[in-house]
Amino acid sequence: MESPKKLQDIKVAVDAVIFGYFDKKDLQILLIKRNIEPFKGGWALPGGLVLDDESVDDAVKRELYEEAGIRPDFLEQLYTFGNPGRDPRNRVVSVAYLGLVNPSYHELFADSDAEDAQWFSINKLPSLAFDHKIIIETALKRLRTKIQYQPIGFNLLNEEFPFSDLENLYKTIVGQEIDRRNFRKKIMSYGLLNETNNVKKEGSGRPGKLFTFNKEKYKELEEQGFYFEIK
Amino acid sequence: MESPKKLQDIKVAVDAVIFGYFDKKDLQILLIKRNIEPFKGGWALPGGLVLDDESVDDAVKRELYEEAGIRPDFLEQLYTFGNPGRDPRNRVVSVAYLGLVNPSYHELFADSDAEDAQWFSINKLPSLAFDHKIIIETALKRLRTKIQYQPIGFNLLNEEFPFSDLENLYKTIVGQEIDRRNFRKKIMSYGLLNETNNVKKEGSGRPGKLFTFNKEKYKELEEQGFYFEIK
DNA sequence: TCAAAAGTGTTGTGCGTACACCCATGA
DNA sequence: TCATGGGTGTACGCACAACACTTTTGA
Repeated sequence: MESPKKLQDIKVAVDAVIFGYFDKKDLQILLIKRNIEPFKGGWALPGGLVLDDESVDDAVKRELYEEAGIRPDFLEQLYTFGNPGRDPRNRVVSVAYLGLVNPSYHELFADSDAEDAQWFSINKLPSLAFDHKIIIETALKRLRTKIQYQPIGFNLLNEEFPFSDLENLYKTIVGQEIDRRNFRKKIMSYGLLNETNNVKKEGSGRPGKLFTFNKEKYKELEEQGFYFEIK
Repeated sequence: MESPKKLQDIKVAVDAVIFGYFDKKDLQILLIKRNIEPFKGGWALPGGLVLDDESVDDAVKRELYEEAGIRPDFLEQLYTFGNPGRDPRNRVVSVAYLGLVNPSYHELFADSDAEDAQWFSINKLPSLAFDHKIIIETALKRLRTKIQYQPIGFNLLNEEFPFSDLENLYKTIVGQEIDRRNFRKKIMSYGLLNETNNVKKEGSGRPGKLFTFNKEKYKELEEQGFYFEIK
């Protein structure tokens, strides 16, 4: 390992695919508008070069906060993209992350490197800088798989939420109908939800009870090697 | 992404955790003995710096071939380790890979960067350079999880193998007893094995039929979204 | 004929799936 | 009273788990 035969000229960057979910809408992805070259004026994933004295994990968190004012509720490494030619200027190896936030708790803003930060529906993405399209596809695939056996989806919901929000979220992410009764039975059987005494007020129809996610219970189940299959 | 505020001084490396399985033995990992500083004389994972004009995937393959004469049957990206302080000299971000080989088809040799290349039982590992212990633990965890739902284990076996080899392999990797009858029924029900007319000659006891792995069938099942649960 | 490993079936049960109607609320 | 969304039970079938004896071979 690391025999410096000749000088290496590769930069290390991070990129983040941040998913957000707005009630009753498509799944959204956070993009920033670049105001520097290359791809100036184009949309791209938030990210940037890793600093010499920070860990890769810290780099993503810093960039997300700097570029969009966001601190994700869930963030994990996705994959490292390192082909030559990804970036038209230098060779850049980028460590991509997958993150989830509840957009209603995060107001977007843009800093100096980015003119603008915005949510885009995954079904209406603009054309993207670098190989960011491929990164997003990878992230979506991972999210769809992962949400079926780990209840990470709760990170996308409000602190208190009606059961139907969870239902819609799953429908949105996996992109297919689910059986409401069976889904509810399954989730409930794990004891992952705490019932509150509150009910949803907005909207028409019968108000739904609000629930909170039981993190302690989840950790307990997770340690026992817990498999959470949907549908 | 990639705003060069100041000059970054980070190197990009690859490291590989290569598992090998010898009939009736523990699971093994390939290590090389370093003959350059730092950790000269110590054991480490095969790997090295990525060249400017090669992809990260190509870099691992090259290093594995150079350092140990091995071309793995299965190789996938594992995780990227990038904390400052991993390497005592420079900041190095390392993209780790997980690979499988059948050791009986690969003769090890050592090149100039490495005095020696050897298989070590995962239960008797020497002390290791850098953070390679953590990388190995990550790889083991992934292998144990992955082998339960993707039939990657076949890469560790001979072209033709008796059913008992597969049984032992699974027992070795997941580290627990499995029900022979149920395991066989399950594997057979997927039609992943082709029966040959040969039988195992060596050893005592009743000779076992030899099988080959049906790759075409596997690909077919994989496309249908196939889940392969053991035990 | 003994030791060693290969090969093989049945039964119970728990879990996932399919499926449709009533309830509470606001307009 | 109507429209809207929330809340709930049952029956069936299948797939998994538990379990032990017979067969083949070489020594």
